[in-house]
Amino acid sequence: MLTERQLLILQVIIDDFIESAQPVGSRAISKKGDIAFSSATIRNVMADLEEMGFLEKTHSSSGRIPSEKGYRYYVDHLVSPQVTEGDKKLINNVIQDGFFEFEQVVQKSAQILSDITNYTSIILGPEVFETKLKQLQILTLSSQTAVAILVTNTGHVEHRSFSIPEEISASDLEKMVNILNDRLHGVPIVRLPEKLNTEIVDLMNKYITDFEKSYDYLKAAFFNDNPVKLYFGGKTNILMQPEFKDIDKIRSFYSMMEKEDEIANLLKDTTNGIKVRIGHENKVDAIKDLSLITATYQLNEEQMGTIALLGPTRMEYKRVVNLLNTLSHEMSDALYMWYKNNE
Amino acid sequence: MLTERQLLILQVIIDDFIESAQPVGSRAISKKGDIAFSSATIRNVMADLEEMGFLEKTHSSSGRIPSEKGYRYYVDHLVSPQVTEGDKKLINNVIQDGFFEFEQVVQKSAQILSDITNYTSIILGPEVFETKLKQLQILTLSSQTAVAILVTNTGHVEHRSFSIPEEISASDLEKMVNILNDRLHGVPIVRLPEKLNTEIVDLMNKYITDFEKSYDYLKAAFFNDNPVKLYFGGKTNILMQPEFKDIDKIRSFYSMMEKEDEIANLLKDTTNGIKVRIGHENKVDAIKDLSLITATYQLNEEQMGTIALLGPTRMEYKRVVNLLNTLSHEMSDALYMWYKNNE
DNA sequence: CATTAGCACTCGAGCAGATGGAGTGCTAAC
DNA sequence: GTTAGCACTCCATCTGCTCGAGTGCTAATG
Repeated sequence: MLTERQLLILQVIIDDFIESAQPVGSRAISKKGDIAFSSATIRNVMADLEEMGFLEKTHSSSGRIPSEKGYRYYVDHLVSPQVTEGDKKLINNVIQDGFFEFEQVVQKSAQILSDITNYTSIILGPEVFETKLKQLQILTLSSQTAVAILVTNTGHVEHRSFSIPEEISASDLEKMVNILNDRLHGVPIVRLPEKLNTEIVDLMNKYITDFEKSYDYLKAAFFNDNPVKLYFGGKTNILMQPEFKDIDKIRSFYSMMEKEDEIANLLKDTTNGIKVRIGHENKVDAIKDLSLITATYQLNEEQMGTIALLGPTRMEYKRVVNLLNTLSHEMSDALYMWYKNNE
Repeated sequence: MLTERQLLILQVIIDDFIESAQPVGSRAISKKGDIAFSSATIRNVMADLEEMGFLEKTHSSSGRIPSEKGYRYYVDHLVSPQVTEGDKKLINNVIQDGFFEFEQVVQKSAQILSDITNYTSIILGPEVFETKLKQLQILTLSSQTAVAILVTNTGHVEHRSFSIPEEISASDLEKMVNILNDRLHGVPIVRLPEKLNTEIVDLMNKYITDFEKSYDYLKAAFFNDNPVKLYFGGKTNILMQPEFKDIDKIRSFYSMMEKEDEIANLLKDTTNGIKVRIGHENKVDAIKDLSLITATYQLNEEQMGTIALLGPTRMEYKRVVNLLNTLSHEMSDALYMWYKNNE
């Protein structure tokens, strides 16, 4: 257990280091207004804290920097739930200002999150378990080409162009779509493939000659690609952080950022609520010297997506944690309202 | 005018430097198989070439590097139209392999272009002067929300969600869409705003009460945002180039890459065919030490878009010029076929 | 007995000088 | 005209040095 004084010093050191990115010396601390001890005393405390594993030295006579354990303690015990009014306003603006389309809001949120923090934001989702098919439409553009448009009850629109196989006539196509619309309206998107594979196939074969071919086309068009969507904000913000001063680090960062599925997995692996992963607590090598803070947003009890911020371990945890907290709640609320309207 | 020998030496130096990124010395050249002169002779030639402005030294006793004038000469006189069979195949694959949707092809082209060159590719367009409205549809999701879907004859789909103003009834909305579809079918997209503002307004006012409001919504949804689209490939490739070894350069590069409208202007300002801009030939400061190669692709005589590659001035001009040439032709051909089908 | 002043010590950053290699320009010989 | 040879230049690298910031320890202090 830490004494009051150790706690205070630890907090001051971490706060200072988060701001300056420089090792913190005993003298500098003793000069701060709210510290009443001499530098020698502080040196003793620092030595204790180092022994306990909360602090580190970069070399034998340097000032101290927080260890990962130090950050962990800081996050767990010293981050007070202070809400910055300014930040809160910004978030409210994004969320409320014309909630037209969910993706827009997500995109904008990612943007603003990275803008005000100067870290890189990643938003995953939403995984729309409750989204239902509103309409499926196929529009022929020419004798050989057509575009299929799928609309959900949330206003999400997917579309694919495809070539019409020669064996299929326009009237067959029309018939097919009619049947599909009739049968699939209101079916949750996640259950579409299953539904298609069971009931629909039989039905279709009755009415449409050579159905298999066109069906394959349709299936390929909509159900093959990864439904998970990642939104990024401030991908280059990280360049401004002093810890990214050597190229190799930048390279490895960006090459990781390109592996979207890996990032998606990273963000999926989270419990509800806010989670802070510091340095080696991350399982992916490329970010073992960064911190990742994730928060989930949801609708009812159903998890829908994740908001995350990626920055140096020397992160403004206090601010960021509260920011994510606020944003995830706002998003959840907004989603709730949206769904209630579109039920 | 350059002598045969000067030409040869210049070519060898530039080729070597493009490959190695290191100043080229006289000894290294004399050792190459196809050079029959001693290093001393080559030194003399190099001195001449430097005097003429084609070469530079990084310091008084260094090897030579090409000047911008040198590259310019190289591009204008020494780039032979050699087509790499391998590259050509790659391009053909992208273009032909299921030309479903134009945007997909563009996206994929950008990707492959950057992959095989290791530079950053930018594709602008297409500016679809000939694109016509195929269908406009409004789908109500709830009593307050709706999604508008616009489909063109090229299979391009745009959509926007919006709130339905309280004054407007569902039937009015339906009426409006019917009229719009009737009147606007086949109208080129670029002429939509004009058409809307003249004929349609009067017509609508006759049939629909309080038309202005809903019309404003519709207009805002589709015609306010920038119609120019940029596709990037390999934004991070440039990090691998040895000239990007200091952070400030990386920073300025990425901050430029974020100004999409500036880049769009850069790419718009081009005549038909291939254009190489070397270093200071670029008007934008941030890329004054890079080279930008642009090629247009088109349909009939109408310019439609631009493909570009951005890399260090030390670029593989030979390869890249031919690559862009091939790709732009392939894209033009593909576009031509596509339009013919959808006429 | 906790706190603090004082001092010796350590380490890194930054600068000056030495060294060696790669490359040039010039001159004289072929 | 071409080339061998040589003096010269500059950079990159290494070494040694100093200086300042910071520590740990000890002894004095309240």
